Amino acid sequence: MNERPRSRKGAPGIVEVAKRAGVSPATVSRYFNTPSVVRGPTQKRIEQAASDLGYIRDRMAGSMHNRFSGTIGLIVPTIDNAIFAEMIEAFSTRLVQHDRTMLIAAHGYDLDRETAIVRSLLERRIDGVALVGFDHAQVPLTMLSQRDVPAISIWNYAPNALLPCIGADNFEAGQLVTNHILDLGHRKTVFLFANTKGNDRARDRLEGAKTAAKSYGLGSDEITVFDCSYDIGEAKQRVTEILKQKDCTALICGNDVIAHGALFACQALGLSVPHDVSIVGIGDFRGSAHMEPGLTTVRLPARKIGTMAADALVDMNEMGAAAEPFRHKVPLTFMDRGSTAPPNTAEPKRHD
Amino acid sequence: MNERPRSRKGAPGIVEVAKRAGVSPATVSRYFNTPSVVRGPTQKRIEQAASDLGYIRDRMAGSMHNRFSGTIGLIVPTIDNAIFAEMIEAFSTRLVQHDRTMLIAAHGYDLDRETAIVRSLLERRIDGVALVGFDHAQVPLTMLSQRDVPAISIWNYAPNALLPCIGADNFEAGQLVTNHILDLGHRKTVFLFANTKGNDRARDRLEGAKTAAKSYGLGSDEITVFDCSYDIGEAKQRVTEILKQKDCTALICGNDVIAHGALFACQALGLSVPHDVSIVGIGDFRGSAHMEPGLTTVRLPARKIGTMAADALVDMNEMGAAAEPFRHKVPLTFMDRGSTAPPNTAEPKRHD
DNA sequence: AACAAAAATGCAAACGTTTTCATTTGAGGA
DNA sequence: TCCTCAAATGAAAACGTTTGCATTTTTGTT
Repeated sequence: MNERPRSRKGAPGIVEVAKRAGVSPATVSRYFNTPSVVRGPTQKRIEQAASDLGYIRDRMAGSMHNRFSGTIGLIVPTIDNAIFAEMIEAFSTRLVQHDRTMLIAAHGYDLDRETAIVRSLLERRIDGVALVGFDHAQVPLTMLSQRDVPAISIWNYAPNALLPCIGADNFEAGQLVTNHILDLGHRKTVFLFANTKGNDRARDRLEGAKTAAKSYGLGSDEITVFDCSYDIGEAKQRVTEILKQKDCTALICGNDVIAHGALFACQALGLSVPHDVSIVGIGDFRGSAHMEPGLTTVRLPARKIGTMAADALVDMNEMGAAAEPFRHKVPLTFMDRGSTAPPNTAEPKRHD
Repeated sequence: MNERPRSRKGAPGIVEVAKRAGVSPATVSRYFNTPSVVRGPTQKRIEQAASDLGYIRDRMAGSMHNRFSGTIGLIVPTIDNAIFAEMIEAFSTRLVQHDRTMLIAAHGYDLDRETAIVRSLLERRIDGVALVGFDHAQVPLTMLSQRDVPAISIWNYAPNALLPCIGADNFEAGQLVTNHILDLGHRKTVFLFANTKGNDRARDRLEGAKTAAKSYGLGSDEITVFDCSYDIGEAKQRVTEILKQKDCTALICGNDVIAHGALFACQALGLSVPHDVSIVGIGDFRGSAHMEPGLTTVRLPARKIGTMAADALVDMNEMGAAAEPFRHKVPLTFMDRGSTAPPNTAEPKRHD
């Protein structure tokens, strides 16, 4: 009984609406794009017909003419990550406010996968894309610029960045926390950073930290850096080993996740933070403020970055070539909380 | 004078590729869709031409015929949330493996916004959509089914669910943790749950917890439930107040975030966990295992849910009406860690 | 070598909109 | 009322693919 219309499904198109409203398809199209150009009574009839039929416009068909698809891409190393989740949420929310939708994909710090993703997004005709960080292969960048698809770097800031960027100065972040620790008088410190390969954030932070350390007169041989993956459990494990072998009073962590792990490691070893060991992180993730003790860290305004990025991309679409190139540096805030203190003059407790 | 080009700058289309390869556009199209139907030498030429020109196919134009767009939607209450982030990542990753992309949006527990989002996704011709939970307005569900767009519920399981579902039994989760606490001998317990309005997960868990409590003979008046938002800081604050006023030996938390806050509150008050207070959560988020003490909780296999959901949706596309309806219940694992112990017989320390 | 069957390719008509250009309608001035 | 001009609408040609059908090429058989 359910006769199959020649159109694939029962979904009514613009022409059915037009028929029912007694106008031409062109007018219906205009009504949805620029309501003001159709007369009041006509509007009413179209509106009525559309809602009777449950019409939903097909933006894909529309984008074949429009140049714009209303979809904007976001490429992140990983979604499952407290740092980025806040930014992603803000980005997405702002996009919805601009009547755009977000296409997101994660590459897991693999530049080849990133290239594949960019291609895939381009196949879907994205109107713009935000890429996390500065480390990118040349190919995807070329594909984007050839097609005039606006692309921006987010999360990082650099005055000479290739793409327009919105982000924080990670070098400065590294300096900030290191200065704090050294100002407190610590000299026996350990640096724990994520693998810097294909991760320019970690690299810049570490550079900043090293630079700060050197400016305090520490020799290269006094700066001990450990690699540590982005995982609380592994960080905890790592720090536990380090603390057993090495005599140190402060842990400078490349990000808050590592710092969380470090804090738990200390607690497990019965070391008091900050009495026996001071810990700093970078990021100020959800939760860092409320741990016991609160984590001293540097706040990266993740939501702000996401919101600004969404605005910027939409703006670049609307302005076209007239959009000014930009490089926005978002401010870092040092959050001095309970996990740092001057070094304990007495010997730290041993834990054997 | 500011003429915007209507088509993408210089972007070569299938016909340019065809011309260069000396074949018809139809053959090029076939090459990209079903390489096996074009002969070896022809393949080579097309491949060459495409790469010379930097051709990127326009899947939007393709989807006008295809019925499928290769895009699948995921609608979550919020992205910025440890629980969902893992699932989202897994969902997205699996989709990429199926050569699909993910369109994601968050509604912030607002059903009207969810409706708007479904409409917006439908305008983009999604091939299917996964919705978190069972609480949905009727309108979006109707829109989806009218258009034969597969929709599934994820995260929750119920034997009589309206949509096919993949998820855990939250009632059972609530029971599990409550039983554990009561088995240990606790009777002075407090329940801390997220607001159950528009959040069927929280509702089911709380029901499960209450049911378990009653089966241990606790009267309704002995079951104290506090509302607590999904935020470490607020939970910490809340628990601090509660612990000051109420005499209790165990905190049953509706999710791990609340449990984290509770743990920090205890630490701040100088109460020992689990010696003075036992704490359980639900979820087993990243990090819960590595805190000090490790959090006793129930593991929800978030990644598994994400992966299964992606598979299911793709399958429903490929099978069409032939796909069997399903209701998958993913297993819960009770994780017994350090945050729970039998109640301390001595009076808990006071903290004034 | 010739022929039938199968495989590969080409042609042209969709797909559901937007948009240009032409036409009709309506408003305002005489 | 008639006429002019602007505003509203309609007709039809795109947009970049896919696909049914027709045609050509290849392959396998005798």
